[in-house]
Amino acid sequence: MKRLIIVESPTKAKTIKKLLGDSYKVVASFGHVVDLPTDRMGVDIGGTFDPEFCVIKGKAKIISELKRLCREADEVYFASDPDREGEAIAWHLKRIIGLDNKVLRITFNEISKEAIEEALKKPRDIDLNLVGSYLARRVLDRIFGYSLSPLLWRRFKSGLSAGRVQSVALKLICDREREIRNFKVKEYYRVKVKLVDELKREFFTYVTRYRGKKVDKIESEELARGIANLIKSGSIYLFDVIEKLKKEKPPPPFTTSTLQQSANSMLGYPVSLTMRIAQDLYEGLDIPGFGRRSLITYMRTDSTRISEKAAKSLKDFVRNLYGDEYVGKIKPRNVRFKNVQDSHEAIRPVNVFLKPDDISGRVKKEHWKLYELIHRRSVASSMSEAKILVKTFLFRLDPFDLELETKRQLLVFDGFYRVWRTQGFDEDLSLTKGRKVEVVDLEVEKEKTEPPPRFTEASLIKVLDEKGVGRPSTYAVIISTLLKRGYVERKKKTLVPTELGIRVCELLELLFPDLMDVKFTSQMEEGLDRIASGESSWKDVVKVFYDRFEWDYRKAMEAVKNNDI
DNA sequence: CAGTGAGCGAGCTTCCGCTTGACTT
Repeated sequence: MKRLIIVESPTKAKTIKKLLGDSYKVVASFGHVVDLPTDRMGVDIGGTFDPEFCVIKGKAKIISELKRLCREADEVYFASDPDREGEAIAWHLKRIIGLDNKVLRITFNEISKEAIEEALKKPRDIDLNLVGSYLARRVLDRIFGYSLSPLLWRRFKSGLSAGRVQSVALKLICDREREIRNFKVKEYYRVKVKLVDELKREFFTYVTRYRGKKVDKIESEELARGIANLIKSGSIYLFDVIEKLKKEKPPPPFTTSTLQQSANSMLGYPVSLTMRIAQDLYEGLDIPGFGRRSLITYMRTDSTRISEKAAKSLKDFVRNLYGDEYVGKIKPRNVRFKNVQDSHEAIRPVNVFLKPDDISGRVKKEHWKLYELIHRRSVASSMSEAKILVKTFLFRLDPFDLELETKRQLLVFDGFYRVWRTQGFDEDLSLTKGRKVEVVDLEVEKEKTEPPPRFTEASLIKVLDEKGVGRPSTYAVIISTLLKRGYVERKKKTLVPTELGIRVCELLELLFPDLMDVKFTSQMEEGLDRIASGESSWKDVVKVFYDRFEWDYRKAMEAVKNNDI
């Protein structure tokens, strides 16, 4: 009995092969093998909406090889990812290979011997509802992209592009730029007082209230100076100390988006570099003394889930290194329940016990740094909560009705902060309630309100991820598209819209306000969910969205042709 | 007669999402 398993990725194939031994042949399709044609719409717009699928350039060889292997096999299992695109890949393969009788679909959320064997026991048919949701997604993206882009060629210049994802990303950047440009800088004053505690340590406080009113940001310089003068003629005493115990939860393990964010802000890696290195770590490196090793799990994921086995290893690791009290109490509660398609685990080390120190100097510095980051984050995610005591010291000024305040964040128990420190903490102050405090220095500070910051690659991806726009495999591509089209430029670490970017964005906002709203994708996702659950047919959903679009589009094309806009 | 230049027409660009190598810089 010859049995064949087809998956998307050659690395996944290799792993499964190792787990199952010789009884199965495991091969990869290298992602999608068919898609809409690139040189034309390829969709029967306004009619049946039937898509025209073609073999993707360069994939013909893979297909013929798969066909050959399928012919030789008695049973064929499609084991692509358990999500929308995975189901679509299986569906396309089945159609193109054309061997209906012996084709079976299996899915598993974890690449382990048990999970795969379990899946092999209960193969199912291809889920046509899920495939329908893919078809709707694919067709709508094509219609929007291949209609809007030519509009821009006509209005601006050849080669430009627009689409559901990239145009929303562009709008986020342009909106922020507008906010910055329209920002009215406000000046204000603060009265800053340097005091000394009972151990002669200096610290700052700010005046917060005067005659029952908040005065932490004072508009008039005179008032600020007046308050400062009061302090000169009065005496400050500690009125009260308010204590609040705060528990800080550890961060979840990395997803693609959070890895890109952390690597960008902490290591300074552009998103594209992070993905290239992560791919290397995933596929495996030759490490002197260790042989060829895959260091991390799959790097394109939006799940924070971790396999039970890995979770146990992480806890053992923490217990060995830091002791029981550092082990996280709760099970992985960091799972996000939105439209998580949850086909892959979070990004974590394959083996936590392979410490970054062990491979230091044996892999490239860039690779080492990213592995260290992933390792540390995974360890932190399974550690205990930190406990922070927030102490608010309230001072008063005798004999005036004036209040000063200073806050101290004291680390009571570091917990996960032991390995994942994102903020600093303070030392306690030695002060006694009711006792007078000596003033060392007094200052009226002039401050300015700051406009919001420009997006960095990291902060843009954070927003896109939160809004559900784009997928892990496309975050990096979105940014490079905006750069390639000349819509956006890199300045230092930030993304700044160009004149062209702003004009394109304004035109699209004017003509297609629906599409340019970040809510559009989530509305579309709702429609896709209805298809997946069998409530709607994919063509009905496409029709609804298309009709909405078509009306705007006709008007828009007319206006652009007549040079009205 | 050969070279130049204006003017015209044809052909191309483009989406999002899944995956690696095979290219060049």
